[in-house]
Amino acid sequence: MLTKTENLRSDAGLASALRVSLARLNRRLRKQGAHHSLTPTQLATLAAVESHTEMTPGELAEHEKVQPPSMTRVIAKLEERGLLARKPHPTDRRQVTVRLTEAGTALLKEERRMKEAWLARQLKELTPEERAALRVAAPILARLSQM
Amino acid sequence: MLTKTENLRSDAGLASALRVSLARLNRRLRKQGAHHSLTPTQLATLAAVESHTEMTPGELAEHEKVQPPSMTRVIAKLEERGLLARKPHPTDRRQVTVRLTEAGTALLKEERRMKEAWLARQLKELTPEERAALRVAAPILARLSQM
DNA sequence: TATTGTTATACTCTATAACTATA
DNA sequence: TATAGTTATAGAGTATAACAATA
Repeated sequence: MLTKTENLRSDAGLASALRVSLARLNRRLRKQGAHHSLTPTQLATLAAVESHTEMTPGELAEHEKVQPPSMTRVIAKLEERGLLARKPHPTDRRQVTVRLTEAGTALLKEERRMKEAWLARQLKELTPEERAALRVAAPILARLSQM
Repeated sequence: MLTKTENLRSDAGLASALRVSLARLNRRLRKQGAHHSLTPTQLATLAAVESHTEMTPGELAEHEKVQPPSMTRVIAKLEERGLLARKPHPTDRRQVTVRLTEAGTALLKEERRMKEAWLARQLKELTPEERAALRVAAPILARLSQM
């Protein structure tokens, strides 16, 4: 590694160093997912439905920053593959609600398992001191990601 | 943050915590770029040309994991926007070389500036101790991203 | 009349196959 | 004959506009 360590003293330098590493790590993590041939939007949609338990197509379009017609097609594809199911809305017959199927839940679980297994393998290559430093940093990165 | 801190003791727990934060941070960072309306491939292509100074379309296609015809179109688009320039290869007249223009260099610089400025603003919200922990972690994340 | 979701249609991005120029 | 790049064409994904059903 030839990063300019002295720059880390400034916030700008720290931001710069973090940005590069975050981008690179993420690029590599994204390649470690299971080979289910889902697009990023499809995967993100499944994850959104999972975390909200039940959502309408309109809510999903808003959440994923796509237009409603696009979400209609994403949902159709995911339903076709048995990863989520549509049900009539309990009170408003114009609306529809969407939930994960067991297969959808399992796919998300497997996706995460693969990525975390890869990352855990990489962590094994570090020294115990380095891992300790990351254990300290992890909750801070978590906070940073939610600000 | 309600992450299960106790799990951080295991490598799997650390991997899990890092994966979530990395994905979230990256998603937010990607939105902070300049509004130049370039696709991810176009942006990555510019960055690749920058870091190699000069590349052929074939090398770029290989590097960005796209097929040569796709790279032809990416290059055409970028050239049309004045971000890179094609020149005949010095020895092999079948080949072409591609270099960044000043506008291309400037665009990449601005793109990074925006993202790093956003990240630096977030870092300012942390305590000095938290920033210190990230300064320790940054070179380790850099190493991790390159393994 | 307003809102939710869908269908119809067009545009962008990338792929495969076929073609041109050069080695 | 092989290779680098391009052009022709098709497939996937998302957008806007128009439409149907319900509130």
